[in-house]
Amino acid sequence: MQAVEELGYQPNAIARGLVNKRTQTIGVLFPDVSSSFSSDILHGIEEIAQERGFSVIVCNTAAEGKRTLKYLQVLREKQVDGIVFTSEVLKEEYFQAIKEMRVPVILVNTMSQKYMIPYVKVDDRQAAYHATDYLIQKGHREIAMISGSLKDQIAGYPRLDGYRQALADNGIEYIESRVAVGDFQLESSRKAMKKLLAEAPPFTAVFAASDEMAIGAMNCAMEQGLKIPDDLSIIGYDDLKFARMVYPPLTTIHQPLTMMGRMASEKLIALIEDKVSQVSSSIVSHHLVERQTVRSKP
Amino acid sequence: MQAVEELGYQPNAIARGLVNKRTQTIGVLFPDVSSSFSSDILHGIEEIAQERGFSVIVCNTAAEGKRTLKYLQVLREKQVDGIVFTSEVLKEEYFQAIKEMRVPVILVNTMSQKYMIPYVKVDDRQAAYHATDYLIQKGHREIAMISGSLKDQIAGYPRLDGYRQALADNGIEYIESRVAVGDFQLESSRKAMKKLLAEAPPFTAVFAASDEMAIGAMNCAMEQGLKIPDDLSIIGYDDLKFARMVYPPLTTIHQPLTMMGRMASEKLIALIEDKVSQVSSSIVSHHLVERQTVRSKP
DNA sequence: CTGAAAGCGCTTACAG
DNA sequence: CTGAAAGCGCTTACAG
Repeated sequence: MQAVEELGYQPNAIARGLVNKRTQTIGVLFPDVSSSFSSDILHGIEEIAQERGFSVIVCNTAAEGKRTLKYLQVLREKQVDGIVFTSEVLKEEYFQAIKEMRVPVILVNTMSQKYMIPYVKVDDRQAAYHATDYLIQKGHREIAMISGSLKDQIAGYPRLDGYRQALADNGIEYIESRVAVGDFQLESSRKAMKKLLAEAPPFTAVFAASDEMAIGAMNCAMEQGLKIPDDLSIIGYDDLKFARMVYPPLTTIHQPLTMMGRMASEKLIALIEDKVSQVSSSIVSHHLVERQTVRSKP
Repeated sequence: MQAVEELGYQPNAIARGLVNKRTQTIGVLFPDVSSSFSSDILHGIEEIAQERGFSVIVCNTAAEGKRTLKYLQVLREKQVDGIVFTSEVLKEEYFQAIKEMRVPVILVNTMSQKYMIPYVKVDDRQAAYHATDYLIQKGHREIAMISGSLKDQIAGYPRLDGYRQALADNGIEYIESRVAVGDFQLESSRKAMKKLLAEAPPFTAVFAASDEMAIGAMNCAMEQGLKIPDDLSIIGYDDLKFARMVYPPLTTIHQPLTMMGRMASEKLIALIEDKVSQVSSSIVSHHLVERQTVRSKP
């Protein structure tokens, strides 16, 4: 200890990693690190990782996972101990690459029917049901929806399905022209909303499959002189930080993203440290946050 | 090559790192990774890093840099090749720790008078001047400000100073009671705005030192029945993604955060790769984005 | 219990 | 030009 002091010895984790075959590092893949969505998850992952003595390497795979495979290779060479894969479908080739690496993986906000990989997500269908049902309980019966792409098996189709189911269970007819499709982003929903306002049968409420789309719809409605929630009620999905910053504050489905990040990190590290040989998936519970964009219809 | 194929050889970057004394990894410190602010910078850093064959380890130092020193130690042990330090004052002890590591550092959104360390930031004083001057050019003369803490030498005091200078240069008296102090976050500015509305001499415009505070002020004003921009003009600072999502869309000072991240990454890697022995600081130019929260006063 | 040796998977300098 | 050896900084198994 005295020698350590005198010589200013500093441990070298790289050398240690080489012999232990453990780098105390995990890799996290995001389609878009800069989205509010991703950064909340990252926050949770990072928090637990650092508590447990792990570092996290972030990878931005960009649209359509263009760089996913390349990143997987980098993570392999860097000998990461585990991987968190978020918000993208796990393609066959990704799965193969990860399998060859022989390190544990956790999925966040996505899942795979085909491969048995533990995931952490909310039940999108149920959450969408919940949102729609809430509007119905508030007295709305003409409810439009702005959905994500129906080809999206995670956040697209299931949410539409939840909406449809809620209508059905309440004896309300599903009218296809009351559904417009966007891409979860702001601009797409302004267009979608414009279209709904012009072409769909009249409606008193809209459920948007993301907060960003809810806000786009809201802005579009306001520009056309509609008052929220007096003339039109809107509910979103995500509860990103800005949902309570807009005016009026957005009523929405809260996804506990930071907590989901934490859970994913916990599971992954348990697997890495061999505390367990298997880990279960978690369906975390969403909840509805009532703010000021939905009004009761008399 | 045939053998590589047959045996399924995979290179081990850890072993390589041990002998080369280069890990092709950089560490990035943020006070809050999950803020929209940080994640834009991270996006830029990551983009260039991956292009140049570097990985990035993210570190969330939490409020008041509680974990900064601990992280610096981790990065040292992991033998990162360089560090990007963002949005926090570089304390003496941080500087010493980094100096001992003998790796290059780049500062983003902060700087140090004391130590000669290259930084990338906008000129806060000038940008604040610009925002204030813009309001004046639009015919406003009674202009309030919601500032950050005056003890903040980066984003607090200099912005207030820019505001004050712009008033002075236009022959407008500076009235201290027209300045309220917040902490750059939403809630603080609602309070600040309430106070201004109740106690300050009447004003027709307000300059907020962050978008979040601008939006808090906007919401507060709207709740009190004021119309934006008809009754009150507001200009923000940052141009975060949600600035154009609120209604009406916020006029604000744009900081090119992603680009700043890219520049920091470029500079750091140039230093790491010994292309250069020194690198200059960059004052990047902000610009004013006109949206719909400021109106011309006749 | 202490201390020297072997080995993790590479790269580089050097001998042949 | 090719190929074996040394060494990066650790940890672990083993000899003393």
